[in-house]
Amino acid sequence: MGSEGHSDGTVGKALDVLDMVSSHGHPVRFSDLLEKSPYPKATLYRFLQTLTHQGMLAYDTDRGTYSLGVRLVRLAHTAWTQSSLAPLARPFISDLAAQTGETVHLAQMDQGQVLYVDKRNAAKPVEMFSQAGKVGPAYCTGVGKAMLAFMSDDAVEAAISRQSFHRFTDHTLDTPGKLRAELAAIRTLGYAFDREEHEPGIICCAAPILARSGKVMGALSVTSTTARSSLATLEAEATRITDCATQIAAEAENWRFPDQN
Amino acid sequence: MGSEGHSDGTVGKALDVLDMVSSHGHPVRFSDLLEKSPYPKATLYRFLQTLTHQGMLAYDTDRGTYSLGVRLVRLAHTAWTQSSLAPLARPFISDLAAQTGETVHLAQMDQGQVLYVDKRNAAKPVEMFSQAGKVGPAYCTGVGKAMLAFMSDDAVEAAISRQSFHRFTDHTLDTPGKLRAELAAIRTLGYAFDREEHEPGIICCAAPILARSGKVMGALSVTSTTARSSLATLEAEATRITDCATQIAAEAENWRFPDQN
DNA sequence: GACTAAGTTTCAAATAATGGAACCAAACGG
DNA sequence: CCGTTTGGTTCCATTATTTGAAACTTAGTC
Repeated sequence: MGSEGHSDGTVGKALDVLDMVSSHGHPVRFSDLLEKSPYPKATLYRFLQTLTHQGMLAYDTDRGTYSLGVRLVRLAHTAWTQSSLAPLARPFISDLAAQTGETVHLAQMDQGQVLYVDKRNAAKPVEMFSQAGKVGPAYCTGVGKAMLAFMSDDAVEAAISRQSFHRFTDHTLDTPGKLRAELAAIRTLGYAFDREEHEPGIICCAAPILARSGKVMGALSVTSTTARSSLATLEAEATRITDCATQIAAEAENWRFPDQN
Repeated sequence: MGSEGHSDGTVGKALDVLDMVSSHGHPVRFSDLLEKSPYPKATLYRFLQTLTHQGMLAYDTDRGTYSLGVRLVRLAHTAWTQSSLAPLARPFISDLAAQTGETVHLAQMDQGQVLYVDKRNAAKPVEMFSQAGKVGPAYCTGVGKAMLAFMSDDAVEAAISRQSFHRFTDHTLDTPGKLRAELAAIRTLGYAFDREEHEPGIICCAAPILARSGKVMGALSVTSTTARSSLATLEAEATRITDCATQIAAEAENWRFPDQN
């Protein structure tokens, strides 16, 4: 059990609790958490107290339920601004969405999952947090595979071990083996497809955003449907997409803070 | 003044560090943090390690700088969804923006500050995290005063003690006394104005969102400029604004989770 | 090559976390 | 109406973790 259990110290445990609350998806009572938690009553209780007192959790006195606190929203604003590609990539994403007339996603890797940090829809107006902050599987999304393909072997293996390999559709790459083969192909090609691997009818073409050092900073994708488009049509845009990724990478390289201070 | 100093345990301290990083507004080096921190070198170092390992901070190996990690963005998404009024209030906010043709803000109170959780601009499209998650002063914004006016005496005093009372404009209420008087007036009136107290030329009319129990859940405001509108014009919309607040409150009261599980 | 600044590791002492058990309160059942 | 269960909170002696001064290691300067 030593393999993964090393939640570093008290702080790690407290953050675990935060995740536990988060994963429920709705306000939870103390006892619900207690069942799922590895901690004894008193310990869990104190964690919840502390986190609530700190504003990381919100406690509804009437119903006796915990949910994630708004302090997180405030912190996330800063996180999004200063350590995601989103603010910097914004104009490029907008252009790409306008040019292709399709939805564009910007994502980064977080704990083996794909974390969407921005989204631009040519037609509809943007939906706020309901989009940024969402997570998705890495092994069956265009952006996920694009990032994995250019990560270090160690990082890839670590990520693979965290995938569920759930078979969402008939096209889902549902084994580490198939995924590794696909990643090799992507590495040579330079961009990735989602061939209805996550949702039937949904396809996309994605490119990694790479720092000069080769480090994967994120990925972006142009998404469409089989009804409206096709893989061939999307591939025609591949250069545009990879170019966009390159531009963002360049911008990131320059910007990384102009020595404020 | 011991009233506030007790950062609860190790977890509290670690979260302090998170705030410290956040407050810099740009990636920081270890030594910059060390200066500002009350913790000795080794202690701070371990906190940073832990937080980084946990994904709450991101460490840039090249530059040796820390910034807030993307894990926060993911958590915030859940927080926003499940414990802010935003998702639920969305349609009402949109309507209000359309009806008034002005910018509408939705805010909640967080640690004595105003935290904006949504924004709707009749004209321009929404900007994601760049808007939600922003914070502002409570004592000189419409939403801030609207919320304070209906909070318990204890909570108000706690909040007041956290205000800076910086004199942004000639109209800023820059003392606790002036603020308290204003709050009393707001309480009788039922809504609040921002009379260019935060920014010259910017005015707004705000209403609190109150639970049936009387608890303040948040506030919303319609903002305009002296060039385009006037306090009198805004006051004409006051009923519309308070009605909107009431509707949101009602909706919140019903919704608070339809017994999922 | 000596000197300095910045970051990292060590380790005994100090402190804070732990969790079994007792306690309390409200809802339940007979 | 009282005994019982369920759900939540507090105690406190034990135990494990955090603490932080100091030693150490780079990496950069003169």
